[in-house]
Amino acid sequence: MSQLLLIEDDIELSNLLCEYLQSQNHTVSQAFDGGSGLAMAKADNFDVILLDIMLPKLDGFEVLKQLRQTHLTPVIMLTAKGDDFDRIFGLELGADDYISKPFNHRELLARINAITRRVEFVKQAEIAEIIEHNRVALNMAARTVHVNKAQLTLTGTEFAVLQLLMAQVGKVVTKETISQEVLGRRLAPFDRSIDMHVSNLRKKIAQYSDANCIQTMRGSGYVFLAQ
Amino acid sequence: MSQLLLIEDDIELSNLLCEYLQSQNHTVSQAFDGGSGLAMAKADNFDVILLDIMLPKLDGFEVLKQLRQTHLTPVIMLTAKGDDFDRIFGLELGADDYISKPFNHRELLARINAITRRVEFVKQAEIAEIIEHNRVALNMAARTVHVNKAQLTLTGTEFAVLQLLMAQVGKVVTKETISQEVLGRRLAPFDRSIDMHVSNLRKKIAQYSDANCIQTMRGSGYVFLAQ
DNA sequence: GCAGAACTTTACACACTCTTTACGTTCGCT
DNA sequence: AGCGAACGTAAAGAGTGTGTAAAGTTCTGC
Repeated sequence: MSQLLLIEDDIELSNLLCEYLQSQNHTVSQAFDGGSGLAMAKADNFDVILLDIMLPKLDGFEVLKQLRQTHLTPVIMLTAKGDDFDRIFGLELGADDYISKPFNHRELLARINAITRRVEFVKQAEIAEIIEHNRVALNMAARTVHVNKAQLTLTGTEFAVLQLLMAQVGKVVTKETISQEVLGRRLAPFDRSIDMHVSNLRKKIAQYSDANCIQTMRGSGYVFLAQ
Repeated sequence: MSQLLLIEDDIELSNLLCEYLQSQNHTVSQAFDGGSGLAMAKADNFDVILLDIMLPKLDGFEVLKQLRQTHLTPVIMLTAKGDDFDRIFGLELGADDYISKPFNHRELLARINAITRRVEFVKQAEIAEIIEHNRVALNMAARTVHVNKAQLTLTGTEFAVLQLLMAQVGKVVTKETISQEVLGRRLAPFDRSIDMHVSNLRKKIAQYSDANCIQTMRGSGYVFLAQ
């Protein structure tokens, strides 16, 4: 659920890591050198930055140093060797954590979560808490959905799909988008998962409402109708 | 901006794409078969390779497989509708992205930029959310079209044709262009599909408007008239 | 390690969409 | 005016996307 920036010059490793993190519901942007990584880090507001030390031209330390002049975005350093020099130097420059290669994916994930958790409390209060359209009320914080004041029992994926559609109320959301945002993967041909989740959602909503609030746009995607 | 290699056997299609990408400040090299494409890919250091799957002799999959033995150059596969997608997903040959026809040029550009990580200064979605000319209002996000405030029910293809014509309002759009952008294929001789879609569009618009907003330019194409 | 929940895949019916065919009309050219 | 090429469109059937039940697989909590 976090916006991550992965700065790593090894494209294959980067893609692998990226895939894994996306499968864990994180959104990952990739940079393959220090310069563009720094630019992206400054341009967007990432939740956590994963920063490799060994980078061509601008190395990880330099990126961190320059970033810290203006930004406080949490940074996890990825070090090729686990020696103390890397660690201390990095932490002094303002890294929030470090992890040395080879590391396993779960460990990295745990560290990302550890960092984001402490920020999350503050964030959740700020984001819109309740979206309501067409007699369907979705409460982000409580993860509940009420239709005409009756509470639905949704699975996590169903909730995420509904949230995505309702956040884009009136706009068509493609299955490709839903798949990427909710399931964290590209929509494969003949993949009917999204259809099923939408079908189940409709069924549950229909128990308490006559309005056909999730409309199909054949060949394009789905829309949640306002009003 | 980027050094691109386009491996595509349809010479006319290749030239069209090439022209477009060059107009967007990319440098494009062309290969018209798998063998020479592979050789060029290995010889030069391209930023991104655009690789068609359907190629004579050495097909796209084979090119990618051989390229990946030595190179990590990012590859975007261009897939046609009838292509065997399973191989992309199953064999994990190492494509970085794929785009399935029909794709429009802007979408391809966005994917190239996504891979090269260069920030798009103008977000395409924001360029025009709503186009309105001649009492016809087309809403991109909602995929709706209103004529004199009455909503039309259009098919996906009809919407795409109208969108293309209205985006180029006042300019002639050739059937060849429409076919490529909307249907994702070359315009075959005696192919009357585009005519039919335009015919149906006119019929639907005429329900709510007297203006003959889609004009035929005999021998050239169609124009959407401003005002 | 098991049971139940959640998610995905499969399968088939159905409705909508697209393309092709066929024929009539219009247009531009000589 | 006459001709041929390009265009307009009705109709049919070929093709494609979607809805959903049911079966299969993976995940999760105890």
